Amino acid sequence: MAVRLCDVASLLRSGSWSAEPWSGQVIAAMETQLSNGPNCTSNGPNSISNNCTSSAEPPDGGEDSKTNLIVNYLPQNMTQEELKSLFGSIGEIESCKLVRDKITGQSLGYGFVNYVEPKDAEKAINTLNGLRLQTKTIKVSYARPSSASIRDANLYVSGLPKTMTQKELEQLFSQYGRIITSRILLDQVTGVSRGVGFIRFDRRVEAEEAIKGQNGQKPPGATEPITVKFANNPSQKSSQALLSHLYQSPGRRYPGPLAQQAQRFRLDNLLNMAYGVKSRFSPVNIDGVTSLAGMNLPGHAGAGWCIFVYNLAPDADESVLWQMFGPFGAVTNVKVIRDFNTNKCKGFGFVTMTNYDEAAVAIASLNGYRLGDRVLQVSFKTNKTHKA
DNA sequence: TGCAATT
Repeated sequence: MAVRLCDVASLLRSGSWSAEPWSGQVIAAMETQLSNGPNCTSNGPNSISNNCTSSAEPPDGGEDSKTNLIVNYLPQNMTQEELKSLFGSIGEIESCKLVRDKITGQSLGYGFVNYVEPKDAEKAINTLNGLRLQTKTIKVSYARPSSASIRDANLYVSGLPKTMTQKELEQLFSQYGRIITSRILLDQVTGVSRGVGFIRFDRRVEAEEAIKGQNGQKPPGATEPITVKFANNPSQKSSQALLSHLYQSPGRRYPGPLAQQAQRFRLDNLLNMAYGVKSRFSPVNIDGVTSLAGMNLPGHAGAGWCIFVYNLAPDADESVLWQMFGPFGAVTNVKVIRDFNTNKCKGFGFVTMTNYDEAAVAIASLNGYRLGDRVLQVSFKTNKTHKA
């Protein structure tokens, strides 16, 4: 067995293999995030202009108002446990809820995290807003107190001038009330506005006034009138979308799925040479049962693949691990190992990822990565319990 | 050169 994973890594790095541009993009995105902190840049597949509208400050009133957060744009496959694990890395959580479709049980891509301490809620916004997870960039903001008056306050706006920016859209609608979020949908290929957007107001009555005031009107300088109406309820849509999805070809959901899948297959071949493993994209497992040969491989830990991360700084925390590994795929858990007395990181940590191929790309890409003034060493976890 | 577990 001559081929090892580090050879895959060197292939990735050397550019002699075609996945280089992809992993390079992931690293570039990650570096932006690690060096610049949270941001509000665009959000994956569905494409969307920036959305930094709401909630730098907690809403008034209620006991929960300074501790309760809403988290938007979560990856579809993220579970409530993973949400809790991610936000639990900041501070003690009082409660945590991932919102699911009532019928299908599918995640609606958002949830709530209520901390015990207001300062942890603030810290979570500062450190986790803008975190990239898979193809998403999550948004973390204070939740507004739940009430009937804030429901159904989302508007769908079409016929917008292609030149209109999100800021201009907000300016047009801000006269009717407090805007919670806004967005303009962009063409996935050209990045140009599709002339369609959404405005969510704080209260339904504000949205109603905006319809009365703007539906059928021409924005300043525009030649055509715009249409303003209540947006479809997304929870109805998602179960429909899910059903139709089953009967349709995958379509173009985000940039380059075919290319990525092709890359995965090529990666598969390399990994197969290295470890004799086939990933979930491989056609090999005819009976759908994972080969027992995989059971003794490094890192394989029941559910998912455990990754050892060495040379973390004493002040490293879980959020840095989420930031580094999240973009590569499904991460179920991260852990920084600390000294019991000093509570400082002992220099290493662990990350559990669901899929072998994503874990392998993360390792190949992050091993040797410079974090601050340290060079990380990243590999599958081994069993060093009874050292010889 | 280091692979946890006060859940």
